[in-house]
Amino acid sequence: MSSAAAYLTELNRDQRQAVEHGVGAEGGSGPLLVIAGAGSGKTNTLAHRVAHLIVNGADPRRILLLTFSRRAAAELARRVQRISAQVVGTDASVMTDALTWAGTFHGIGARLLRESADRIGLSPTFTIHDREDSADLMNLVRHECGFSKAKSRFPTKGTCLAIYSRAVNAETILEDVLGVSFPWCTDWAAEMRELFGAYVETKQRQNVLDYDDLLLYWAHAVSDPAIAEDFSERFDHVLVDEYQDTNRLQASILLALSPTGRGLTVVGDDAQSIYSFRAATVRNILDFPGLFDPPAAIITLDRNYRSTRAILAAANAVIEQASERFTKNLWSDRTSGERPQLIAVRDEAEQARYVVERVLDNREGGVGLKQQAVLFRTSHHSGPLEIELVRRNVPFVKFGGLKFLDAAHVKDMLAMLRFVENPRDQVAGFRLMQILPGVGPTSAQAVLDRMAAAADPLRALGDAPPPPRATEDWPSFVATILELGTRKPGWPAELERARLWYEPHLTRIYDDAVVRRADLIQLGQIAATYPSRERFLTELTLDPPDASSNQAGIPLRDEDYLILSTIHSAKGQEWKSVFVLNAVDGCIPSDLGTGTTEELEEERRLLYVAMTRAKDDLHLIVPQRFFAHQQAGNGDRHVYASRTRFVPHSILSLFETRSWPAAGEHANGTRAASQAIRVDIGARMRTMWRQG
DNA sequence: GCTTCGGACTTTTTT
DNA sequence: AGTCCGAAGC
Repeated sequence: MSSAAAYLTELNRDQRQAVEHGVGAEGGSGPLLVIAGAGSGKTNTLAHRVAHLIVNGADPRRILLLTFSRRAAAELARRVQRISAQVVGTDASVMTDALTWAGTFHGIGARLLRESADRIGLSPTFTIHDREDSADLMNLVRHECGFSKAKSRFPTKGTCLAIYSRAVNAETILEDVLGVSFPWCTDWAAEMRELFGAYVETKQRQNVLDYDDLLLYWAHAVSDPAIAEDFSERFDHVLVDEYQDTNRLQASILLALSPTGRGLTVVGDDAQSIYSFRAATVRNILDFPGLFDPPAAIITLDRNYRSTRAILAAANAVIEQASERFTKNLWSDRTSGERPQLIAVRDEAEQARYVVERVLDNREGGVGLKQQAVLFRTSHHSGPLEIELVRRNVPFVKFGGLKFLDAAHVKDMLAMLRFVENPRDQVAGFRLMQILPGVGPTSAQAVLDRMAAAADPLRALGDAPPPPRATEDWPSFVATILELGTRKPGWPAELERARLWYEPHLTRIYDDAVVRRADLIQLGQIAATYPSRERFLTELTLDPPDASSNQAGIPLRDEDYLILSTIHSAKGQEWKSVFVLNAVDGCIPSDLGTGTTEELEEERRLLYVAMTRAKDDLHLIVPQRFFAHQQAGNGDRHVYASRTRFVPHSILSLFETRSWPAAGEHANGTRAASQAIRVDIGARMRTMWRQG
């Protein structure tokens, strides 16, 4: 291993231990837990471990790599290849291309289920419902059960789905879920049970799976010994990233894949657990060692390579106040650097101006836009900033929040493809048919019922009498579906064919058809990068393109643009300069997240995650007041906000606090200042007439 | 039976 | 601000 050792020397002692753990040991490697703090080279260490396994003879086709997002999986595979190349040269790509089992739990689950569909009573043509589709179906069932007309208000479809999802993912009985997480719904337990039973039956009849099913069916499949053996025999090594954000169902799957823990490695950081709303539980990572006998080895990476000491000190101080902590403080060798800035601004508009000014300053100073990011708790917090960025012509890309695929016209197109792929998918069919003028819920459902009753649903569609008020548009609709059903046009021509059918409806329905048409053309380009309709639909649902930008389309790769992201979507990333918006109580923590101490603790970790994204330069911005949203025009109703409780007075000295603009800076005659004044006077004049 | 309009209510983060 | 539900009108 003389030459192989070269890449190992780049690692510190702990990292190296994690990479080499059990490699080449007799009987394979025992279970390993790596507690990897923010910026501790976690991804790098994981990549080195995988490369090290491969270099030492592991078959890459038999390595299962579970990550949080597909982006993370791709990044990991890229790094593995780079490291392997140092040892075996260009052959490395041949080896690492075989690293095919890298993806999210949901993505891998979909693949395994499709491959073994007939053995577990699924049709291999199942389609996958995203969150919104699931909610639509839940709503349908909710109506069918008659709950929408209940005397007192029955929980909305979203709430119902959230309850269902939590019960499934946390492997908890309904009553406990209601009691702990949805106390205001406890009276509905019996109805919920009935609803969920009907929901499950409906999904099965329609040959659709929702996100939770991808895990649930997987977990149930491996509870059968024969299938469990088949699944676990496929893999010699299973490595899981971001383990702190997995839920109990995922832990069950893992344990079934490797009951003894042999070949199992999980990596995570309990201080960065921010997905408990998705039933992720920090217990997974804490209880992991004890699942095995002998227990899993634990290696802690607490050296931070990312941030300056000053940033780290502040972040550590924030997380240190957590009521319950299980790990380490991070430390760094990096130069001390400036203290993070805590900037008081007057309101959100000023906040936007501050960020834009500083971002542009930084760019002048040589820090490109792409090396800077603006982070926020909820998607809409960036609204005023986006307006300011557009006004000042600063290109940006936003991660998190509304997605490209959520746009109605894009959903329409996808519904068509999904309906062709799986004609029993009624959510798709229901949406699709109502695009036609003269078709509403009743006639759509009538056709769907006919299809459901038939052995060959597409044929039943062809034979169905046209809805009375849609006789004109019906034939071309049916013809298009049937044509696509033959698969004759091929992929991606099918999408083009669907788009041609949709075109007149697009023009009829939307005033801004021009913009939307561009989206659909972009969708066509995305489609061309997938080998088949099935892969396109599956992967798009499981890994939607998550960047959306105000500019038409996503900027080209080589363009420079600022990153806007929710804190959740910023997980695992880093930037030279980071701005955290709305560091005030009510935003961080969100006023919805202060109910229980657990929720509050998660909000604290959220701020910690945001702060630890920064390498050199960190700004927390504190707008002093927020304008109320529910008022017409430029009303002046506002509330005063105070600095986030996670930065109490006792740790304030770790920050540099100041106000912006500084007193006297108005004299510069900046546009910002004059605008602010005008707004203020206007507000005062209006209030004059409201007294008494 | 479909569409539209008005009123009531909501509540974030994502695979 | 946007969604959802019910009622009126076509």
